[in-house]
Amino acid sequence: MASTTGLRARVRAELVQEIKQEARRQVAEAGAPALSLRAIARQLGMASSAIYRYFPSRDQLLTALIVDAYEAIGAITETADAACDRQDFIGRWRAGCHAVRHWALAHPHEYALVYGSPIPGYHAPQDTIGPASRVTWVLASVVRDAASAGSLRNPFIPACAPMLSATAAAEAQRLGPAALQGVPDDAIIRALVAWSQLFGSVSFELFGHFVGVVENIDALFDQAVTDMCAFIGISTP
Amino acid sequence: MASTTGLRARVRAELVQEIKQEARRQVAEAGAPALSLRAIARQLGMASSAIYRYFPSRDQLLTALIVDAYEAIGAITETADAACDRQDFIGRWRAGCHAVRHWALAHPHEYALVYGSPIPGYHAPQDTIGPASRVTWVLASVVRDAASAGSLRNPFIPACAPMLSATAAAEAQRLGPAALQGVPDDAIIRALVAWSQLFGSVSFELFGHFVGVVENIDALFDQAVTDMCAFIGISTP
DNA sequence: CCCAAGTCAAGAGCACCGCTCACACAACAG
DNA sequence: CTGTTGTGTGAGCGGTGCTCTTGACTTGGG
Repeated sequence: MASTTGLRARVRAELVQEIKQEARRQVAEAGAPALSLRAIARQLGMASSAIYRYFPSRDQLLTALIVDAYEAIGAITETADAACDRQDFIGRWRAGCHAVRHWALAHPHEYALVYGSPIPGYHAPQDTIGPASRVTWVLASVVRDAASAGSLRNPFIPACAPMLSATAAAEAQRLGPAALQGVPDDAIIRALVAWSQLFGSVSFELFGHFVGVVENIDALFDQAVTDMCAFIGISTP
Repeated sequence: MASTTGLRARVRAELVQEIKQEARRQVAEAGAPALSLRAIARQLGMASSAIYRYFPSRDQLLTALIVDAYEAIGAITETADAACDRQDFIGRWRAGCHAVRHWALAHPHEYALVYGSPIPGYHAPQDTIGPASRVTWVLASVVRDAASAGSLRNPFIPACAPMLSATAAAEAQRLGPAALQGVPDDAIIRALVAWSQLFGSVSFELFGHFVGVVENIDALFDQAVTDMCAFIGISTP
């Protein structure tokens, strides 16, 4: 009897997947602004109005794609981290960063969808924040594990102001239980800086801001990752 | 007689300005995707087709706005730097970074136009790279001045690989005559890292990636600027 | 078994978009 | 004054997201 209700539901789920797949293809080919519900319907051999049975609006379709992209880059980063020796904190940090960049280079338009400018007016639906935090979580856990293993050596950079330190502690608390437990406040700050540096350089590369400035982006990125690793204070026993 | 030829030309220049102003208003209000030539024409009380006498396409109008935005943020950063004591390298770096962020927060959509995802398919007209480099130039000159004044202390971070060092030298050469003369190769690399970190954090803030993660963005940004200043090795005599 | 209820695709249509083109008119050059 | 050139107009083409009505179909209870 589950199959009776499931017949309709399954065909529906399949069609939702087909629509998303075609939409992803269009976005990958010409970017998010070029995504057209009518073109999807044309490709799938159905009336344009039929799409609205599955996605109430173009924005909702885009939101679904955004969630998928977050999941994809999150999964890639997680597996890259999982492939490393748990105690090799530098290796884990580097693997995570390179995974992010590799995925971004392979899926530039989907990256832009997620880390580029927000598309319509403003939208930050709640259902995107979960998937969005997967990459952040991987990097945070590297820092946390390094701290708890005593491999977060004292930084060379002067410690941050007490006021900022307090807010850092509050933020670490908010991130969840034991997310950054045992990590010094100033290391949290530096990890946040490294986090934004990572996506800043990837965005610069993808969006063309390195053109005419940096030639060997591969080497620069690798050096940046290494430097930021030292900047945070991550070491490997 | 300048006025005879100027009658047509002047009215044309004025109209170009009016169109750009209205376009900027629309972009500031609802973002680049919402910019509509027909709406501009409606607002200016003219036929939509008349716009094409002044801008051959919507993309060309957007390009003009992009150039203006680059000039604006470049000018702001330059004046912020110029207001500092020439020998206060830390102060100059901090002033430049804060100027960038302040302009971005005041003009979020224009910032997205310039540092967000490229809008249509791909376009990077040559006439944008000049204005685009003004901010970069300010920050680079701070590093250069610090180096030539002996205020670029030896960094705590291990030097970069020789291969990367060579490309850094080549890149410094390409940037122009004496742009980064006397700056050690690894300091150039670190300045590039700090550069991408700056825009990475501003983009994260504007595009909502700090939501639910960082509460006190003001304090974090200030600390990040200070940290990256030390990361490069800039000191003040 | 049959018929009401629910689901779905289709098509027409609305308002908007970027862009083109033929045409009328005004400003200029000679 | 004459011809050329620049400029505004309106119609029109093909496209978009989205809505609504209509008719066909599936589903499930009486």
